[in-house]
Amino acid sequence: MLEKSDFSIVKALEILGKIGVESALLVPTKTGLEKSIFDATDNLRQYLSNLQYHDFRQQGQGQGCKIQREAFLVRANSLEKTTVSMYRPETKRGDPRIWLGHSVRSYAAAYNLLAIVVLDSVMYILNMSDRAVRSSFTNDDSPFRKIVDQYTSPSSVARELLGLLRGISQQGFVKTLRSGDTGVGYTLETLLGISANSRKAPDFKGIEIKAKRSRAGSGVNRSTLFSKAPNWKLSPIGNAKNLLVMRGYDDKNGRRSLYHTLDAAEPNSLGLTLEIDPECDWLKQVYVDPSSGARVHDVTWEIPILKNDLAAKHQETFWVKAACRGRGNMEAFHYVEVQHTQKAMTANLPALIEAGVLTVDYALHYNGTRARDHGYLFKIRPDSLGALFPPPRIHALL
DNA sequence: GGTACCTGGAG
DNA sequence: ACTCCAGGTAC
Repeated sequence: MLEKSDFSIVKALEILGKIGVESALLVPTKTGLEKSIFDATDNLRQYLSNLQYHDFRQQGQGQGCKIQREAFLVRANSLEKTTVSMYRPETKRGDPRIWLGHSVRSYAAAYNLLAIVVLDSVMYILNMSDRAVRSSFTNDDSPFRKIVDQYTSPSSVARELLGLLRGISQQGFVKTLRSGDTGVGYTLETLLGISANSRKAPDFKGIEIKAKRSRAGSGVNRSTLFSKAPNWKLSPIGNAKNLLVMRGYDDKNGRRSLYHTLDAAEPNSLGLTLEIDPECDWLKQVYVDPSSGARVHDVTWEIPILKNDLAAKHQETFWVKAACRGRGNMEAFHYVEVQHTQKAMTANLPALIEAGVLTVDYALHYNGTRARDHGYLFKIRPDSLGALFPPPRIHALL
């Protein structure tokens, strides 16, 4: 259906992306528009169910099960009330339908591109083919932008944290409180009064903090989003020790190790790669035998659980950049800038794994008699944050 | 006391 | 860009 759109899909997504809004797209046909009734496409159904707005799978067939809700048609200078209803007819196998209200007929023409946007459990219908509507998105005072901005603007907690960070930044370079890689994060959290912990929850009153050294010229390392052990019960290889024995290597000190990045694009030098299983909604690590090409399923993560953990940890995140100098326990940091992101777009997670943008690091070694791990690290390159988060706000700390 | 998370890297 | 890696804690 979307191919009949009279406005570019990509442009529409870009325009909405700039104001940090996700959507589902709909292109009404002439007959659809006459009745204001549309098939709820897979895309729309998933969007509504991910946002817990409506789940057609839980809905029975017939008028008795119909759900009606107030919604808004977005015009350049106003929001026009309408009523939407979601239902499944008795006939045609109950294919999910959405009715956008009579007034949509005076709002859009056939083959216009409609974006359905849900914010705070309220649906907004945007005619992306309407130039006046599109240009209103760049106007801070337009009714729709006011709602979006309210939804994405810095919370009072964010302003509080920003204030504390500015205070720390004014101290200039501060000596690290712990030598080594993790010093930059540990030092910042200690200055903020957060003690080292292994809690999954975000660091500062719901805001996750990630600190990173900013180095000119050196390669940019991926940032860890979160860590999640596989579901070993669903993993043919059974446990971490077997994984280490079967797929690991002896490092230069003779220690059994498995430190490696996995992606879905192609197997790494150990033959390990990622694969999405859409049937089960699993992320699988498979081993590709270099001689036979056979694919062996080793390890399983359940994608709904990954999405859930990602959402829980990255409601709101401060990515803090630090200038750095010195080495070891004489290293010092100057925290200079924050990139501030809002809710991770968790629906993108499987696609980004398949695209090779999201990767997993194994970080295990054998420690005497047991497998010791630094986590199963889900990472993203900092320059790909835009694929997972709405556009960040940049805050200078100086 | 092992597992599963946290905090992050270099060549 | 890929291979390979680090010091910590809660339960």
